[in-house]
Amino acid sequence: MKGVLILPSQTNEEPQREQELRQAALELFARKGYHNTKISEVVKAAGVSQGTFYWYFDGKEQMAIRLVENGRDKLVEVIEQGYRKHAGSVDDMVNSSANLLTNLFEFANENRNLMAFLLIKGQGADPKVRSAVSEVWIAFEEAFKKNVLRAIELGMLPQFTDVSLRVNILVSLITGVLTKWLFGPLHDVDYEPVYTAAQIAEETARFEFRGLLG
Amino acid sequence: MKGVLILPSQTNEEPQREQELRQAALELFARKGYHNTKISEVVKAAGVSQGTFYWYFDGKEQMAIRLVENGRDKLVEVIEQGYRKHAGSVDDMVNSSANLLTNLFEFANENRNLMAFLLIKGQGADPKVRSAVSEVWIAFEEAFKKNVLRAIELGMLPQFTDVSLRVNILVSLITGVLTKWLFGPLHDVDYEPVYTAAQIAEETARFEFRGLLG
Amino acid sequence: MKGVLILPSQTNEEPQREQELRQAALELFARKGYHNTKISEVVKAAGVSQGTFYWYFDGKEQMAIRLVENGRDKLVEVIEQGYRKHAGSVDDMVNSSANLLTNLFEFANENRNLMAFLLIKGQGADPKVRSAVSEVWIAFEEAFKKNVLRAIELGMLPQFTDVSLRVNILVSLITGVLTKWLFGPLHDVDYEPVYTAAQIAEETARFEFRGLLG
Amino acid sequence: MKGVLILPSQTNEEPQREQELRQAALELFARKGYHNTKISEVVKAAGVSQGTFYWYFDGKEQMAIRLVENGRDKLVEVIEQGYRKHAGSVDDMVNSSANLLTNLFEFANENRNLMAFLLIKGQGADPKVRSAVSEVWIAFEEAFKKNVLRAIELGMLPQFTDVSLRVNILVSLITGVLTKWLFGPLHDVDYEPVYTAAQIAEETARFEFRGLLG
DNA sequence: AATGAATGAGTTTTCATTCAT
DNA sequence: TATGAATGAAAACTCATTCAT
Repeated sequence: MKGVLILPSQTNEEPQREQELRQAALELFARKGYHNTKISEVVKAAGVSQGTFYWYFDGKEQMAIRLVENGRDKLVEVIEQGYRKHAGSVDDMVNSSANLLTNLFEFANENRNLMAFLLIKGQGADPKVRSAVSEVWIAFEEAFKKNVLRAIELGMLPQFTDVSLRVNILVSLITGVLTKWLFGPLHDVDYEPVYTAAQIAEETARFEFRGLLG
Repeated sequence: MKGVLILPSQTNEEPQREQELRQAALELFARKGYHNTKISEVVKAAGVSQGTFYWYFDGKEQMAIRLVENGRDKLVEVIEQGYRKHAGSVDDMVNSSANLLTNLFEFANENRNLMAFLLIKGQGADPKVRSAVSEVWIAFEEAFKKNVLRAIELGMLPQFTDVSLRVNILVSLITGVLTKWLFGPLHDVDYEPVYTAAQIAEETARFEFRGLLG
Repeated sequence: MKGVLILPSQTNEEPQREQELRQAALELFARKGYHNTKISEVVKAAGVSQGTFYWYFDGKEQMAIRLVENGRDKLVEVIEQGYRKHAGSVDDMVNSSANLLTNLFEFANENRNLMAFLLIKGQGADPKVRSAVSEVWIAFEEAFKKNVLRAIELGMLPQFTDVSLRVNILVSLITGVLTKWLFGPLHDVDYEPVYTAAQIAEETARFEFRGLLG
Repeated sequence: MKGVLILPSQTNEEPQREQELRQAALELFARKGYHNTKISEVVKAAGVSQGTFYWYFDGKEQMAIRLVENGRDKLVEVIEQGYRKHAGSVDDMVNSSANLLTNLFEFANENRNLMAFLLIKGQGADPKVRSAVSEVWIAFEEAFKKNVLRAIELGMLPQFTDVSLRVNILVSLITGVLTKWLFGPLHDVDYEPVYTAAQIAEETARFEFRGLLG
């Protein structure tokens, strides 16, 4: 993961202008959606001229794709840290799932614009961008599947007939909860989560393993 | 300006043309999203002229809102049929939840275009349309909450500290599963569900009450 | 001049529908101008259907022209009543000019919509309509010229080197005063004249013959 | 978005393109009226692309208003130069009025398109533009009123009971004469005045002070 | 690297007019 | 005569992209 702090000596190779443009675009995409965001607005927010945008990016679409792909890598990294080394009790499992989710939810809350675009607004974009967004969630699900298969391998979860379906449901649950927690019922980027990441993660993990009755 | 009088001999209340336009628009919105759907495409698909669209609708935005509001009413109706009259066992509860979900999933599959717009593409539209879509899911959650409160009242579910949160998680689960089941990982309108509505409903209901471990 | 009162027995040959359409159109043209008035508004105001308009008129333009030509005839008639039979003193002349102007101003105030279109809004219409309006004022000036020539013939006015120029100036004065008196500085159709027709006529007539110093 | 900085070496403050567009628009508005002038015609006449228009102006209406306000300032400036310093004889007064009118008429003839829009065609435009035009004539009348009050103050004109009414009549006379002199009876932009500015000004001034009998 | 004026294809919307009934 | 749904040719305006400087 690239550093976010800019050193005074400007050693990191990514030009500052590009960063500013990325950030401005992500915020606007998150708030207003892809089509309702004009390049003219992005460059104004970044404080550069129209032409400069086209020096750093091939165009609006390509930029959005780069934004998405960058987000995917950071997201997958978070989940892969939940990969189990050893077996443990059921409570261990619930706890470690809660930990993973806490990390995920905290990351998400620290990258609200990215998540808003990936979870909500990205589907309003053009086909290529939509594909890139879909691939994020496929990679996300894949990362979760690895974790679940590992838990089965370690005898911590029963041998499901259809692991994919279970993972599918699991990921649906997580993205669903995540979306509502982050953005509320109205999908508002400025919504402030009412629970802490740890709280919602614990509740979700409990539901994950034990359902409404547990 | 549109005539409101219905001739007695006319059984279907809605003019043919308007229906065709609605259907064409919904299909295109579902497939390509709001902004990538041009009015010119809608009218071509419906086989009418550009001006005819504006005879039946005030504009693109207003039409989308009407589409969404119409969908909301139909959707809520499905859920409200799951309201419990009497208490029962846990298996009863799982079964009846599975029944409700089966109805919901079947309805969704019979209205794929509507669901694609409500679940996925609607967020890419303009503010007013997005609001209307958000309201659909608020109404949806409200309807579910009524059912859950009723189950608690009948002693079938424990007295949760935070009912709203539980319902929230529940609805997240359901919409998440529904989206993936209907449109697959790539959010493809032409995706064909691999499980029947009853199968996915049963699996979801089990997860709902018992989680991964159940 | 055709009667304005509709007899109960409907003896006048002009269909009522046509009258209603004319009146509605004139009011809208006067208020909003030619291009800002839609046929759909005219027919709604007249309480008939869109198609009916085209039974009575060939189109929007032709209708406007008919409106204008009808107005011209009525207007010229008023001025021609000021034609002198006998000579008289200067005061006679001022008085009889004031009388003529009083008649004109009263007529104008009773036909505010017509005058608004002729004096103000007509110039915003299409070429043919504009021509028709211009012709009204040519006819108007012609009628005045006849009166002035007659006054010269009777020795009541000096033998101008350039009668046309004098009449020109005279008519400019009259239409200018008329416009401001009827519609105020903002050209508002709903403006209420602050002076009576007789007052403004007398003042104008005095200015006409004696100028600011008189 | 438009640059505000003027390079030191650039003497004329207004970008060339904007000037060309203004001029083209004014000519077309004057000839064909507001609604019959299409933006596509304006840009073609100015030799730029459609988009360029919207770089310099917010839209058709806003441009028309800017045109009108610019014209108002220039017009008022002409009249204010007629403000009297000292008293004088009646002949002085007639002469200096003739001088003022000569200036006005010359200015008008050098800005025929502007005057055609202000005097004739502007009333066919949209409400906001019409308001702007009306305000021009209010400012115009105000400027004249100042001059008349000054003449009364200097004892050169009698103490009228109703100065506003007199000024009103005076301005009606002047705009009326001006319109006919510039554009003839048919309101033709290509009409060539038959009298010189000085001739018509003198004639008007005489009429102004002495009327038809003078 | 950076600017910002210029482009023009594409979009929604309007509205006078037509025509089957 | 009368209706009102249907038409389609424009019109204003947008905005991603280009390019001379």
